[in-house]
Amino acid sequence: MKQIPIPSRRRLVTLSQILQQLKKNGARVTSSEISALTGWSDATIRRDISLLCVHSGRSNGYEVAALREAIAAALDIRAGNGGKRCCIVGLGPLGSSLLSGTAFSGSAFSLAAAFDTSMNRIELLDSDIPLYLTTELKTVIPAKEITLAVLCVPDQIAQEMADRLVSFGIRGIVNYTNTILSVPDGVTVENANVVTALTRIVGASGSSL
Amino acid sequence: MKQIPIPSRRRLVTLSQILQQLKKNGARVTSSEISALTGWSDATIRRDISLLCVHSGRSNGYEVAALREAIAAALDIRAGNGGKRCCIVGLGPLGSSLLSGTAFSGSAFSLAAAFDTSMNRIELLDSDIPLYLTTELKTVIPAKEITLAVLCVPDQIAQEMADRLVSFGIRGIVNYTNTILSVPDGVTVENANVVTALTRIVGASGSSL
DNA sequence: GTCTGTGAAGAGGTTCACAGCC
DNA sequence: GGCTGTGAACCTCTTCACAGAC
Repeated sequence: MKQIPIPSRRRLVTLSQILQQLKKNGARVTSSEISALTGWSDATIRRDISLLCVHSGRSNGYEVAALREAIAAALDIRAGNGGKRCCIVGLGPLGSSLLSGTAFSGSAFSLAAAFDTSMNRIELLDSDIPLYLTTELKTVIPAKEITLAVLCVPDQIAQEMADRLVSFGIRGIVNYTNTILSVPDGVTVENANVVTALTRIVGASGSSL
Repeated sequence: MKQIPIPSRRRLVTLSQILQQLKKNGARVTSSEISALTGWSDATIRRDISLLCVHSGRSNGYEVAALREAIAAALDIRAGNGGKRCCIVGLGPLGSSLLSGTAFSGSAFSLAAAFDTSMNRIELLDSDIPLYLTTELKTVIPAKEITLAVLCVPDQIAQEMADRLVSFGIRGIVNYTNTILSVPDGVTVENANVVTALTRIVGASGSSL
């Protein structure tokens, strides 16, 4: 398959989400409409979409549902099969807030397990998701073919836990801790904690907010 | 001041965090050590640092503390004055998990207020941070000179709430909802919810995790 | 010798501008 | 008229490679 540049991939991910929340599912959407919504130039949007090799939109805008499907197919983020399996590691207030609620519903991911070091905490939580002690990471991750983890442990043990996760087969980590993780090639980390997000906002914009 | 490219800014933000967690505070660090930790090329690291115009590291590596200070100064993310003021909007499980705990401690940001629509919820929460009804956004945000918000409300009201926040003076939003927000020029959004983060991992890497 | 700092070359992404289609 | 798709130009960021500092 054609190689899609990473900036384009990221925009397409966002675009896919935007198309989902556009309530006009039967209708069509044009590159300039998307441009108004996102701030990206219309040329960039057309280029991104053309990389998908669908050509469904000649002179008439893109059909919303078809475009969404094409993006999902190209980026391998279709919701089929219950989606890619992931797990939560660390069930403090933040971790357990992702257990309940609708954090994963309707997405291309399914929550297959959650882990904590404390049996106490596990017994207190009431959840549809199976909960385990972290001692069971080694068996549960391969058994359930989990490849993605959401890390919500205390900062001090974040690197150590990341190392363990990687050694058991995890290939992608959403990092909600304040620790910058060091991982081998082939493993992807996405930092999503508040301070990092805030710092990116301030650091990215010309500053002085 | 010289213009620092956005990719460099983002790396410098991360680098600053890495330097903080390097326990050798008096010591020096070289570009190749940083390269090993991050995976970025040593040339890129030297170029990034040279954009700061400090030149403190001729032939001997960089002094850790000085480098950290230089990055913080250039990106305007120094912790001084208690840091930039931000607020949490929406005190469900996720929002309230950021209230307690150490989410902001030691960062360049301070939590100046938190908001929810439900007086019930506000009264139940025990927090050092002042809590308000969202009807008070209009007065509290300008009064406390808050420029950053962490959005944790239900998806359905996220856009509407973002519009209100922007109109009251918020210039940066950390978005923990699953809604892609549309904001005017000059306002920065950083999406940090689980599904977006997971999708980025899958979409960014060559796929098939 | 080791390391930084930086012109110059190279790679990668974005935008322009227009042909082609409806 | 309005819209997509795309070669070509443009621009931005990265890497090379080496002079200069220690």
